[in-house]
Amino acid sequence: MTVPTGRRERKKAATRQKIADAALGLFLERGYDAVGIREVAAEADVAVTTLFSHFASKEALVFEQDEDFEQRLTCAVTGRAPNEPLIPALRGEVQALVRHCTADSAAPVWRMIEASPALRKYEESMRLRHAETLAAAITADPALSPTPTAGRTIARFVIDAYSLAREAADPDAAVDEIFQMIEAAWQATGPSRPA
Amino acid sequence: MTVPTGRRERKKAATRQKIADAALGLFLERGYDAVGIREVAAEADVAVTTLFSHFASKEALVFEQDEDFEQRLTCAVTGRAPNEPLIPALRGEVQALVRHCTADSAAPVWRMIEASPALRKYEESMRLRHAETLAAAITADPALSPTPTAGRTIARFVIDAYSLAREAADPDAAVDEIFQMIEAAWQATGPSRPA
DNA sequence: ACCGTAACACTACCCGTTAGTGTTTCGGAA
DNA sequence: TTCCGAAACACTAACGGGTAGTGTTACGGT
Repeated sequence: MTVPTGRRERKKAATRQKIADAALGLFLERGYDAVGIREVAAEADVAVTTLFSHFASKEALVFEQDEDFEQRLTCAVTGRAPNEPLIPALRGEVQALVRHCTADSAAPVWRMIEASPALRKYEESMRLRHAETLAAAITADPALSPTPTAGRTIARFVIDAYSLAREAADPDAAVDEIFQMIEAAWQATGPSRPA
Repeated sequence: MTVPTGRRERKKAATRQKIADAALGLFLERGYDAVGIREVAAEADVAVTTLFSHFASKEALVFEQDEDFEQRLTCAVTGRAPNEPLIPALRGEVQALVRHCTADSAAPVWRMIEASPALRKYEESMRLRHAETLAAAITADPALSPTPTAGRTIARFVIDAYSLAREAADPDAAVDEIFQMIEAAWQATGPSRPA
């Protein structure tokens, strides 16, 4: 039961990558909705069932590496220095994530996402999941001890900030503006909160 | 080209209602996912294509009358008295909507919705649509003139309030708590705003 | 009395996704 | 070294949501 680092793992990862690459290539070239699963499987030279053993759905082919997202936000909460205030920490993390998504290199992918209702829906549910995870992290922090409702609310607001800023004309300015509102909302939940 | 109030209209509405009734009956009886479109069509004694000419999707069969939602929220913004502040008006409307959804009579339907991923996803997109409509109404109000980002943000927060309060243990208290946070966020966008 | 149109039906199909059933290939224990 | 279990992979067949294309009725307005 040692760490499994054999050839099989590498082969599996390679297959997964091959599928993801084939999918992204076809999607960007001809549009997400115009490419069928069977085509992607054929391009990657695997069976359809194999494709679905690596990815839970067609949409998941596009959001391949967005597991980080959840972790980065919760780490911004749980991994901050003692007495470091919550909101600025989240602000920094959201700022970084927004910049990452609005970089020129990511533009074609996001254009594709916004062009497909199915992908938009999928991303919406992802956001909600992230909000719930974040809410759990905030509620569990003994240095904050908000009411459950307040914790969940702040988590939603933070995810909203990410979503809105990404679409804004000036993402950086939008992050600033929205986080001023979030800061005020947070202060309203407990006036004697550490700044 | 007078107002069309003929027999055809009545027949169409009757067919639509018959489909919706058959669908809700089957869904509540056996579960949303366990009932196929073809069964609903058979129960309503119409063809599948007819069903889809009345409803855009299977999910739309459940959210039949939620066109009001959008209108009620925007009316709470556009139809308020001169100098009446924005946030309390929205608070009242959200309060009413939450009470409507958490009423005992609506419980089985909402239990069904929360039991089906497909329905939850659908409702999420509906909420986003509502947020965008509400944002447009807020941004267009000359008495408020917020920045576009602030308007969109407040709209999201209000929809979040509805969503979170509906799921909270004490919905009324949750509405109060969240709207205090929203009020603070709104004040932060323009300190000299009329209370 | 007639024409245009909208509701409705039917067939056949596409697409995402899954179940069921093997077959290969590798890691680790005997 | 040998063999076993597990996991990756393949293939067929199907299911359920949804649509295109092609009529056919039935009604409202002229």
